[in-house]
Amino acid sequence: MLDSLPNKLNPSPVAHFRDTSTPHYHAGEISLLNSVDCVIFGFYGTELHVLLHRFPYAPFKGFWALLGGFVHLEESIDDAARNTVERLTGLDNVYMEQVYTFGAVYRVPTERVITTCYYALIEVEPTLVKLSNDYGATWHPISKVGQLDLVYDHLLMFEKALEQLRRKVRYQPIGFELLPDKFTMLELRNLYESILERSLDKRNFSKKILNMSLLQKLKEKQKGTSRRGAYYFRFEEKRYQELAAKGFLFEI
Amino acid sequence: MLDSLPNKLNPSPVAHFRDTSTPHYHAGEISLLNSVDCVIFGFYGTELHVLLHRFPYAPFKGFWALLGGFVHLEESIDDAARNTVERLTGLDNVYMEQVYTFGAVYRVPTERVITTCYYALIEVEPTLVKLSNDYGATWHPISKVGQLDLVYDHLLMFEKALEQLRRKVRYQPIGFELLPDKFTMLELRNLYESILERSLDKRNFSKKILNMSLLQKLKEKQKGTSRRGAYYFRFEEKRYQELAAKGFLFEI
DNA sequence: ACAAAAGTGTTCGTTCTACACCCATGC
DNA sequence: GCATGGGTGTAGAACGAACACTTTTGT
Repeated sequence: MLDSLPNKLNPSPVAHFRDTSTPHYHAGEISLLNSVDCVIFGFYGTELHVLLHRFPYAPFKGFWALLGGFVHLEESIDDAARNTVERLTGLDNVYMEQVYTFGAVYRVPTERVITTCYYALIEVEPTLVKLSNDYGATWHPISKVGQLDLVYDHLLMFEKALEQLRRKVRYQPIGFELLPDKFTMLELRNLYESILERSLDKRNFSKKILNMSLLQKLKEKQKGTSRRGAYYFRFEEKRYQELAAKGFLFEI
Repeated sequence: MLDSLPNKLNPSPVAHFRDTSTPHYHAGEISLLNSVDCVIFGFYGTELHVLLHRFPYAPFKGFWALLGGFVHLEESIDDAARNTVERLTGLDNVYMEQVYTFGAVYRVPTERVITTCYYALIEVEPTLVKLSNDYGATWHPISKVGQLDLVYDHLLMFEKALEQLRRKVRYQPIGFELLPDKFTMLELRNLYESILERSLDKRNFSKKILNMSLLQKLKEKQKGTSRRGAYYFRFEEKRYQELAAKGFLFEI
């Protein structure tokens, strides 16, 4: 999310004005519509899900679609993506990443639109109800998305986002963004199994994760799911930052 | 380069028209300028280089800049990038990849421009002269780019492109795009050393590469550089495709 | 006491790393 | 015949993959 960093590239608008009196090299160039679409990932049960809504406009009314919006003049594309997620989930401070920009001429038949795709990783529980009710947005397991009718090139976007997530989750500890603060080793493993689409050995997985010493084992056990109860763990972001600064590389 | 594939998302313009008579959901949205910038990589000597030119327009006249251009109405962003490279190097069929889209509001002070960055991998020799002469574009070793004054956020673009190349070169055989058809093991190793910014063991490297059986060892030896002369190798794209289809994964 | 999930170690094979000497050739 | 870069193998360490039994506890 480079756009959002408070640096010299993106200062407060107040400090700037557009000099429209001088002719510039970009004078006479054509302008196009720009939008963002967000692949919002959430994990529950044992599978990764994605949030879709029914597209409300003809001629694709009723098709499934990613959540998106147009980019406004005084809004960075990162902010446009962030606002889309916030508007539809009520969540801010969501982990987001830009995926790819789709710019084929006729990808949207009715207008030339260039769309930048982002993915977002959110923790599902607290927002699930609000979402479904307020906006008719629903969660779909990633394994089923291929069978849905998606608008435009949204299936491509979904695939590219998933591919990028799948790659990144292996060398950055971003999987934890999808889990609650406290989680069991089984939940964590299920998450990775769903994203990577392969089963992982229980013993090898927990050995590998615990060896990194990024997780704090809590005293508390999970109740209800089993007689014995599984210990909760917490991801220690601060610890990761320290280790990363010393050259530690996360890897699954 | 998804845009360029001849698929249903990007059919011939003739088959389409924009229906401007019906009001659409995107009516009333604001349009923005879109451009592409290309990080053109080339390898010679023992280092990876990048092609830059002197920006000719005030107020950044004389700063170094990536090669770029605006996106036109009937041109995909992939084509815009491809055309930029072709216009300035005379090369088509160049390996290109989209890197990232930069969309901060004031990144270009004089106008709101959204720019998608691509990188291109080209074989330097045959074009080197033409380029330098015709357009005042010059090659800079990647280790020196940080010391140059680049226009706008072009340094960021360069860094992100290099980062993406560095990652991708490890799991896809794209390094060969930067080399001539015939190359020695030393040249190949120098290439990887320059991209990955670390030295690689001569024996281990050639073992690893040759084990993949992607290279054909030619009878011909390099002349002039040493008494003995090093054997030339050729990358067998077809062989790679076959192996990849069977699940083979390239990895350095 | 038993059912159900949690937790835990070892062995083996593969891969990675480090390292040094002889070879072929042009001069 | 000698100087120069080219080419090659082995041993030890680290890592990844496969695999099964005991523990805990609610009913």
